[in-house]
Amino acid sequence: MKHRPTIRDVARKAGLSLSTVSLVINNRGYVSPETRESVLKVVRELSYHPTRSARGLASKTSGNIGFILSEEHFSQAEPFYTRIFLGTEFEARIHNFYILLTTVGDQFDPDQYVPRFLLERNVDGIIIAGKVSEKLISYIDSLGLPIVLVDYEMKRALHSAVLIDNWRGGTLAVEHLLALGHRRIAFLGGDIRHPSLSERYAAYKNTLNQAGVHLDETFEITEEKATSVAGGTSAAERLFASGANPTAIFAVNDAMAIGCVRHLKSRGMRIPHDVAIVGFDDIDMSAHIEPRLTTVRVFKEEMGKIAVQRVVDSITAKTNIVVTTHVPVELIVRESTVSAAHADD
Amino acid sequence: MKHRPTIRDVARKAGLSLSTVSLVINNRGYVSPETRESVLKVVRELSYHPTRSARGLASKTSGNIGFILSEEHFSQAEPFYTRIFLGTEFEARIHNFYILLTTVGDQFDPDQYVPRFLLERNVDGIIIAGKVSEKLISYIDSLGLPIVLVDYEMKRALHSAVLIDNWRGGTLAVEHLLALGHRRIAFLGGDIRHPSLSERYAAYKNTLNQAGVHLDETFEITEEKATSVAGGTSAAERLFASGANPTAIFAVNDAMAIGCVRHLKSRGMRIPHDVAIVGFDDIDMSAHIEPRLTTVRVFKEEMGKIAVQRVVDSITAKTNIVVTTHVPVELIVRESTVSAAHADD
DNA sequence: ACTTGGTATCGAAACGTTTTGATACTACAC
DNA sequence: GTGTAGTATCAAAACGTTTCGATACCAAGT
Repeated sequence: MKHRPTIRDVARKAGLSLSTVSLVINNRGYVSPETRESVLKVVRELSYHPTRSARGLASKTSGNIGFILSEEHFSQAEPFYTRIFLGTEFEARIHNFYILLTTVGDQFDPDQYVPRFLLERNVDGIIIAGKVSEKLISYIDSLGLPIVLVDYEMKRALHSAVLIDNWRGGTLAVEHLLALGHRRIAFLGGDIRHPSLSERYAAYKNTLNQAGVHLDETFEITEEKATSVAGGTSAAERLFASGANPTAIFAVNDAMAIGCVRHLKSRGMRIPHDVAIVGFDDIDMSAHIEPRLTTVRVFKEEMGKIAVQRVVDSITAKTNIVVTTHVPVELIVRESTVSAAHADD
Repeated sequence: MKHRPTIRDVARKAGLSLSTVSLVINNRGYVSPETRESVLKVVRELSYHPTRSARGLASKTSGNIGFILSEEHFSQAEPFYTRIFLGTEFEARIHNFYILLTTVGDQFDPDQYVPRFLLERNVDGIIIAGKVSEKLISYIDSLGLPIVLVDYEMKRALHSAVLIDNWRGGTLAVEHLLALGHRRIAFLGGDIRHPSLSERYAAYKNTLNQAGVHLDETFEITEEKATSVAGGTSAAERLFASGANPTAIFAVNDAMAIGCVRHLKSRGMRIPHDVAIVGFDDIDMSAHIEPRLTTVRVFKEEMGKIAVQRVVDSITAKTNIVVTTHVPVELIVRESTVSAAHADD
């Protein structure tokens, strides 16, 4: 447990001042090439590395990025946000940052609970995934920390955001069903207050309208409490209980689509023969269920990556330019809309 | 952006010294109840919170735990280790630690690359998931940091470890197949150098032996390069290409089992009618494929949780007692061994 | 000759805590 | 009344960096 070298040791051995060594290490200010080289040489010889805490104290930076996720999304270990999170981990390492994860409840009260990394001044910027209290966002603003929103958007765009192209995704999904000849297309949705979900819903209605297809309200389930597998099952139940007889279903996300599939199978309905289904998100599971699910692929890791790039930009550049990125989506056609073995028919 | 209060402000307002305030905050040393109360009152009034960097510098602690994962496991976003990681995140928050994630390559050379959080003295303890270079482990030891291994074990148990009860899991799986009347039971395995996998293999052989079932070498695939879905497909191909005709297969993990299922289905074989399959791990996907996979459930989040508890113990207690925990497993019987609709037969 | 501005280096202060050692009081046993 | 052990508080040092301002040199522009 030998004493590890400090910047002081480096300075002494190089015959220079602390300040000069610091300048070299941080690649800042004026240093002659020869001096720089000799410092670096000593650094190598001693295998010196600056300590994060000391650096943090002096420079008021932490080298960390905070990732905030709503409690429900985290505890369910939601495959969707989990992927985004892993994407940030990946990209963060490239930029020499670490990600600190925390969760927050639905409503935020600064007198009650504040993420610890904010109190301890232990992050340089914040990534928020999904929907959280607006109070929380303005609280963080008041700390002067840069924020990047992922899969969430506020009325007035004051923050950089990384968004899914939900409109295009919804349109692609419904157009796909229309192209297959479907006209009685149902929508299975949940909490429409979440911007992503309401956009998908809007795209659904718009696409049908454009195609001149009559909109039937009994075909729309928009108030299911949870957009989960269980929610999908219960929404499907309600849909058919209402007497609707769609030939195709657009589910607001894959979790609901999978729940829906399960319900249809339990009723003995064949997919896609009796009812075709399209989901949204392309979570891992979707390619593995039977039938494999047609869906709109969202590049989740990519979203995390972009979010980190944005927040790092804001941290380093100090300039607060707001960038909204719409990450493109892709329709993945699988067996839940187009039968693999056409022999079925 | 008003100046946030420091411990100095608290001391001044409370009419006490820095040291006393520090003692109160850290709940240490002798402080009279009245003094403690008056300090806490001021802390509340100013809503003071100590800064992580300053605290870290003075106390040589970071409040972080390092999580090390091999590169391949991370980049594949392996659902197995990902779950363990999420388990640590969950538990870490309870103990007021943050998790810093990093990955390492297969071979470790301290002159080449060392995880940044080690160089920067930015972690108080380390959790290592899966198999990594032993050189890395001894390097970390030389830094005096406590280590907890998860799903990995070294010959001489010098570190606390959180392990799967692979022996019992493998035994349960094979006994299940025997109880169903199977005698020609194949094993699909990969890199047997990983302790977890070799234990499962050993349990397989032992259980068959105990049951007096002849071991047929052509029934054993133990050298598949990757224990992934693709590896499972290719292992299954090789198994049947060799002319083996098992009625049941025990795959070393769910990923391989799923790959195997895929291959069997492409050959037109019915599961479990023609061949029954058991996996290991119970990853999310397993309950959703067709047929739903019988498997040995591993409590992945739980393993992460325990790992954090162990490492926090070592960090706070300073005592280096080695604890090896075998997390129990559970056989989950699903359709890949027992037909749901018995009408099939 | 006198500014000006860029280059190079340094000393000292600052960052906000924890920790160490000293001091002083009280209570109790002898 | 002296010694001992526990209780309570404090002043100062230490932790390892970055940053600020000062100094000094040199070359070029007037």
